[in-house]
Amino acid sequence: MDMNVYKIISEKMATMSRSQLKIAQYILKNPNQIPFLNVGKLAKKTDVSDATVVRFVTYLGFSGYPEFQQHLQSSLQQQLTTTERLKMSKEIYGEKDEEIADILKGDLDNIETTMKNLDITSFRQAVECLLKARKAYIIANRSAVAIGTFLHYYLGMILDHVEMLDSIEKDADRLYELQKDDLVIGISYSRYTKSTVEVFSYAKEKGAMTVALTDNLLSPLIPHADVSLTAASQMPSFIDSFVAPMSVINALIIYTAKEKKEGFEGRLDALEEVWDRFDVFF
Amino acid sequence: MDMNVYKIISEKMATMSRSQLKIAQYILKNPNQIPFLNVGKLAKKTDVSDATVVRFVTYLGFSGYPEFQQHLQSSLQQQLTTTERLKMSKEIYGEKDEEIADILKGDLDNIETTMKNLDITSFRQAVECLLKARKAYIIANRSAVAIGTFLHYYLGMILDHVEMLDSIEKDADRLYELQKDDLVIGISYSRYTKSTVEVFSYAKEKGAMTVALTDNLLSPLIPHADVSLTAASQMPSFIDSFVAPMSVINALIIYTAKEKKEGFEGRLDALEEVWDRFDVFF
DNA sequence: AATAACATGAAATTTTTATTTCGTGTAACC
DNA sequence: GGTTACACGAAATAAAAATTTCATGTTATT
Repeated sequence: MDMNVYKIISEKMATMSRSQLKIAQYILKNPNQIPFLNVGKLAKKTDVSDATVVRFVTYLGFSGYPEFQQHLQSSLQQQLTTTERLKMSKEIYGEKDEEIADILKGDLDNIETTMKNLDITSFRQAVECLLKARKAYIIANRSAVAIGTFLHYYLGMILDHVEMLDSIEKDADRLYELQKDDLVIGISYSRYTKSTVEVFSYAKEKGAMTVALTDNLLSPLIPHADVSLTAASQMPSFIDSFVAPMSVINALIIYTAKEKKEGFEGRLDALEEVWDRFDVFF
Repeated sequence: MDMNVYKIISEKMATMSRSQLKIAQYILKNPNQIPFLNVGKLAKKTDVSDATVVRFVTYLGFSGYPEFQQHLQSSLQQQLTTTERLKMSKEIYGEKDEEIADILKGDLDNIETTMKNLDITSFRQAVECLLKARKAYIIANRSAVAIGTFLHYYLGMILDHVEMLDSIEKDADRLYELQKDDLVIGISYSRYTKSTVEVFSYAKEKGAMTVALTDNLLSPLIPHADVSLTAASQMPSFIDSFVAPMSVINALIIYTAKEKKEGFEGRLDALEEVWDRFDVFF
């Protein structure tokens, strides 16, 4: 039974009584609020009696309020999970090529999911930590090295003293220098690399600030993180997608640059000169 | 009272009992489902008793299940309005949060654009080249090193002889060995790095096959490319977004692995053994 | 192995929520 | 103006959901 409640309501509005109209209008104006309201609350909001609300939903064709609410809730969940799966897919790509499109679509979903779950407060805190840290270390291993490198590259333009640690052996001595006002950014994704987790937790022990970028709150980095950022990485294959984390990193870099303001333009100009001097660009 | 329920849960997970852990994990894995579940439903889903669920939420610090649910529901509503905002785009809402969201939104657009413009035939050719090449070299510089590294990491799992060149000085001698049945993958984005272009064109001169991954068909890589893949990278800032190229690389890796078929499973198994032997994962 | 401390589920109880009943008020129709 | 039909809310009732109790099982400790 795939009926759209809101559509039903608007169609039946023509034949509604005064109180029913009040309810109908309220529902259509606040669609995202209704799934969470019970009879009493909705009655109060629309200034009618409980009885009228119940009569209203049976009038719409539901067996009772719970069934009505169920419908609203599931359609809201639908809205939450299905990215409005783009019309393209089958039109543009043939059967066989769909796989390719599916991968890109999967990444669209990853970004959307990430957008929905991104905790703005944590994000802000992460930026703040970056700005006030004496030194910032980025820890990433294996495939995550790629996005770690990217973060390192651009943060290095904005701030002094950003370093990348991608192997304990090589970087053990630098770890030793960790101080309380240092920041450690750990990046690790499912099949979490052991050494990343260990270094990260060591950093926390030593009293450094820790920011985790990982796939979800069950990640082993989380318990050691002062600030946690999650970005989805699901792929229907053997690899993890770093698309969404990469996007979050974009945001981190840009936001940090903006907050830094003074000084950053100067740095860019200086860089520009160097690039020019060494004829870097085509 | 701006507490993040999910964060609270993940923080308290360390000290939870077996059943409580079951509940916590279920919640963290299905965050968008919980706001709609009542005690009984959640109990059933997590296969514990109602009583345990109630104890769980009071343990988290709520006065009871309704309060807990209330919190989840309102934070879900928050999410809804946040994404709503994004869809509306330029509304003058929370000026600063908007910026963060705009960046992710920009990346969504990048992927969409890329999907629309991706040439499937070229994509196939690229995979074919990879499979039949004697050796494959990946050339990337500066920020593009990040995605080059990623490509290198996974291609190395699938194929022998994939190498990464990220500085002429270091890798000049290897270039000298280039043969006709070698493949060179060049990755370069606007403000194209000169050396990438030069090495790429040199490779072409030497008769190697060339695949370019770049932002558009005006890129200086294109004239030297046998196969060109384009992926959008626009950002409203000083950095290039590598999100869409990254997604194309995901597709490239997965597709290549699929085409390779025989042998690849074996390789994965072997890798698995090595990882196990060295206790790589958490 | 005995004990203590704790965690758990089934069932009882309490609280909240949904539904029905019933009397009153209002508007349409004769 | 009287009658009828309908809508409505307050209160009663029914149903469902949340919470507590209690007996039992489990785990850690001595």
